[in-house]
Amino acid sequence: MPSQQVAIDRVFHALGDSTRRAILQKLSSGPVTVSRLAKPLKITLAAVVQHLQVLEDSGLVQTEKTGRVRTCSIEPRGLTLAERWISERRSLWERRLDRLGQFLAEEDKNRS
Amino acid sequence: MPSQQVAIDRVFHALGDSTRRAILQKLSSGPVTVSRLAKPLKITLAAVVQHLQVLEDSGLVQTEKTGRVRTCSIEPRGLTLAERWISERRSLWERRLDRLGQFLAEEDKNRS
DNA sequence: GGGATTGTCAAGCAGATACTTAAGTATCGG
DNA sequence: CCGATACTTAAGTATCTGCTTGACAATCCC
Repeated sequence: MPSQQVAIDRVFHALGDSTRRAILQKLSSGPVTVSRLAKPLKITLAAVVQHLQVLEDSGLVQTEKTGRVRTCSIEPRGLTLAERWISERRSLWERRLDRLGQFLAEEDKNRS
Repeated sequence: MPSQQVAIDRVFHALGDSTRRAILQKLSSGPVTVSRLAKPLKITLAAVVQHLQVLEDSGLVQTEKTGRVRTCSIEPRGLTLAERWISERRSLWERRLDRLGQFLAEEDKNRS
């Protein structure tokens, strides 16, 4: 069981590549096979498979093979992890700004 | 003016490194100078400055130099960009699942 | 069976990336 | 003015990444 930290690391690393984000983009409107995924991209099928490996390891994509065809779909778990990390940092930051704003308002009131 | 695509690319690339995320983590509880930022990290100050350059170029961090001290703080613009990208893909995906669920429910009803 | 389709695996390589070291600049405090 | 502080910049390097090629399954369908 990978620690939360490692999982976050994997997810953001995976999202760091634009080709992988393009794959997620495509998958967000429904499951697609590997070869159909590769069609619009200007890279080899082998390269696409390597990206898919990264995406799967990071919990962003789930794949299932039936017969000789592998079908890929989005796994929301990974996206949720990333989304939560961002929103946590953001809310921390915003809460701080709130406190600062309150403090300044207090100051202002006391000055009158 | 960088296209939205380039901006997204920069943000996710910046978030892809764990040291840079650690910097954001630290900054989320308030502005910090460069050298204080470098203290807990096990890398050179020069390396930290390089990371800060990336973070600033991607709109995740804002810095200001007064005297010889550079103070860094979070710039929410970058985080918002990333957050929105993720939530857009997620909502696309979830809407699709909703339609699928509705379809299956219809099927089930008609089968009786 | 046999040819076509769909994917997998393993090297290998060019360029990107994170880091270090070393030398330099600017500012502060006494 | 001078030493200490706080960066800044440039160059070099070792490792990582994304990609290709080429050989190899496994499955489908005629």
